[in-house]
Amino acid sequence: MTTLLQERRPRRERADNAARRRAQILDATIESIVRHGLSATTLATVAEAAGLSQGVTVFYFKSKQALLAEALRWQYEEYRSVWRAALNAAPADPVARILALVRADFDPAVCNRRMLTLWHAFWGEATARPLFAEISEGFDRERAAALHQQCEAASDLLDAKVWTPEGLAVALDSLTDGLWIRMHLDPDGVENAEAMRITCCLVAAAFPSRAAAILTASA
Amino acid sequence: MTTLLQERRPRRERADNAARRRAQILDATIESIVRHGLSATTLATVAEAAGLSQGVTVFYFKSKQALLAEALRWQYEEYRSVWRAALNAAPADPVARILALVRADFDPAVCNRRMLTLWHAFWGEATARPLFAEISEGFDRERAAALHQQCEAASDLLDAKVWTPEGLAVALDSLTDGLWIRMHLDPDGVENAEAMRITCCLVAAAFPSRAAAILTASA
DNA sequence: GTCTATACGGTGATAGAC
DNA sequence: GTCTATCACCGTATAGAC
Repeated sequence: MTTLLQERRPRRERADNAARRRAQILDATIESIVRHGLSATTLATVAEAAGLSQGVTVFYFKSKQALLAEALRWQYEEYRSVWRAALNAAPADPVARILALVRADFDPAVCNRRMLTLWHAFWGEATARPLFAEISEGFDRERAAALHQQCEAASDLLDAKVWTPEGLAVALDSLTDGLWIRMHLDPDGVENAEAMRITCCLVAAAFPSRAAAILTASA
Repeated sequence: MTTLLQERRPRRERADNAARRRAQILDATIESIVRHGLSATTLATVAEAAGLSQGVTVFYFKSKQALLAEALRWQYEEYRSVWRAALNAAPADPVARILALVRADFDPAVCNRRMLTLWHAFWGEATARPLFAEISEGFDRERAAALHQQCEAASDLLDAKVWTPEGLAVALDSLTDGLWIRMHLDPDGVENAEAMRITCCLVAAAFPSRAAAILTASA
């Protein structure tokens, strides 16, 4: 009887429902990791956060490991959409694009307690769970390539005595990650705007002819 | 009878034995975290790595939580002894001292797979376990203060259009942490020497009058 | 001090009702 | 699809022998 009703519902609607449920459960997973940590996150804590039963989370994700991997991908996709949008919205000037990527990294949509906690939770288990490392590496590489491309495009403005385009790209990527660690371990230590300002100092140092404009824009 | 024998042994020897056992167990704890991750590390995996029984690890550390906290402190103390030694061995010149601190961060004694894995394992659980956050914050603050002090001492050499001493100190600390993340997530991506070289680019950019010397020393 | 044995609760995953 | 009930297992911590 119920089966018949479901068959009669349009396929689209069923798919949407499934997508909504998956999103709801992934959200609850993230919520649980933030609250209890990755090691104390269980199917029970996820189900509770979702307001659903334990059985249904397994129904949609098959195993806990798969659920966690999907949550990581989900978070990376959100991050990716932010930096891609920033890149597309920026002017064609490569230095402006570099600044746009930097700004995106400290956008409260991406750089907040919830996300910082989640990144570090997964990164902390990356060695022990190759699947996590694999997911991270793929997304990280993509973002690093985008930044590297802009650094190459701006290489004529670079202080060549000190920097290479690759070196600057790695330094910028690492500096923002390092500031994320700081903000994660001591949330009251560095504000988003302050982190942004510090990163801009590096950009200004690398592009001396643009230093003044970069620094006033970030202040 | 055995009690009598123990009473007769000098107190020093008993204390030494206890210290050795504790070290042995802490070492095994770290070994287990590196192998299996923090969330899969149990009293059983620690006991197995130590070649001891599960009961004895509880005997020395009372609880699993206390054991993990001690392991974290143990690692931080090792790190601290390395950077303090580097600082003491460096010449009085503040730029040389900054470089010494940077070099210490990429010393294979400190920056290797084992340690990187361990740092990130604990940092990943820091939000959920305030004790871990507290331990990290204390040691991190100490190290940050040492670096900041040298940046202040070198402030007359600083490119003041771009940097403040505080800003540079945070940037340097964050950059090295960020390079640690990179090396952790993709161990084949950046070598220790390469990470050192990149960090030196930042130091060189901040102290223009010393740039040439800094860069040739790091190459 | 070190071991083995065990109590007790929680965990991931499955089965089957609705 | 979603739930509840259940299983076999594993986790921490304790007790008590030696």
